[in-house]
Amino acid sequence: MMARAGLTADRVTEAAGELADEAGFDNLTVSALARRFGVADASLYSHVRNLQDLRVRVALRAARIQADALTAAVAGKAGKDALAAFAAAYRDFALAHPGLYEATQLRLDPEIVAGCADVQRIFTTTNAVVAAYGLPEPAHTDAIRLLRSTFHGFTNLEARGGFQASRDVRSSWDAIIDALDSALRHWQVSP
Amino acid sequence: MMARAGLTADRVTEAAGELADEAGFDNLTVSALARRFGVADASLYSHVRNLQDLRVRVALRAARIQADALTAAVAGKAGKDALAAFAAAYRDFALAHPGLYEATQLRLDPEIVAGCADVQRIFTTTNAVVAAYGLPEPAHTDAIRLLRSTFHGFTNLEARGGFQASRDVRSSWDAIIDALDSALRHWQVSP
DNA sequence: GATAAAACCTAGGAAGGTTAGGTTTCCTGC
DNA sequence: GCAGGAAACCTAACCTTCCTAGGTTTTATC
Repeated sequence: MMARAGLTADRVTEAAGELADEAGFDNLTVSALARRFGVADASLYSHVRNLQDLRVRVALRAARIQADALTAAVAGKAGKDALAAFAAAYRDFALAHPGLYEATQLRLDPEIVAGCADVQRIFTTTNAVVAAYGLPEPAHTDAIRLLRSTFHGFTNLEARGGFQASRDVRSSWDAIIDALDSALRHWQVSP
Repeated sequence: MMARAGLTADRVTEAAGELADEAGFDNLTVSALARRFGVADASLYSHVRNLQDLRVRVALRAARIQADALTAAVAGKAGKDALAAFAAAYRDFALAHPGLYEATQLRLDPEIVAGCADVQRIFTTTNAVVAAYGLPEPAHTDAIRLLRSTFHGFTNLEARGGFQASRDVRSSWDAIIDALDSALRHWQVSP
């Protein structure tokens, strides 16, 4: 008699992502998610093993969305164009989906990381952007780490309101892209 | 008759910091902290308003320790020397005190931030490091944001095991310092 | 329309956060 | 050296969240 919610693992994960975007990944809770569906807490455990499993599912979903955005942005570009497009897509994703972005920071089982095509796509795309600068190893790896660190740190700081100065955040972001491009072009390859 | 634990707001906060370093800031819990003191949960509420208050206290304590480390490292240095010393102190703090470092990322009330001398010291010290490069505004602010982002992002990624490649993490860190120094020296001041 | 799978439920236990209100220890001033 | 009060600490109780066990209802399939 009661209308069913029509739950499924995917729909639960999708709703969990929306909840995370609205309330923060830390506030993604089984109870809140059940309330959102108008369902008892226990009902969710038919679709998801437990909270940790749910968080991993959201993280993997986030990886897919992020990978799609990044690869689409970089397609057909190289050098600074690719870097700028990558950076824009990265920041846009973090701003549009703060909860999913937090989810991408979840520490995943190395097995899962290795076996997840979306995670690998993110890595491959990042690699391609830096590869255009033609750095030899280990500078290439170091440069990738520089980009990942800066992008991640910036969006993280921005998301938590860490930039209080009056300077427009977007303008700083653009200037930093310029600086990173410069750093990659003039990378000092040590002995 | 029973020996008292001799609790005080400061001792509670200090122990909370140690617990955070051992178990992670997210696992800093009133119950676990009470167990550590051999005391009932409720006893802690005489010294700390609630969990959120405890977390803020740990964050402020972390700010003090970090500020001490950073200012001491930079004292009497300028240019790349100061940058390298700042970076080393930053990373050392994050590695030695992972829980306190996480605490520094807690979103604090802007009033508290403005009124906290230690937080301001961190900002002042960062400012001084960048000031040596003589950049005009707004490049100066952008450069500060670049450094904060990269340091924060790198240590964050390192802490969560984000660097899986075989390249030594410390070497990447050193190379990135070089790259940042180069970026600051050759900052392109746009119209 | 019967049967099986899937969706959903109730009941309940464990753990953490928190409050109310009481008891014990300690310190201070006389 | 001892009252009196402040501070440290307790028990009891309640709420929320995570989670399991086991039962009931809906849906899909033949």
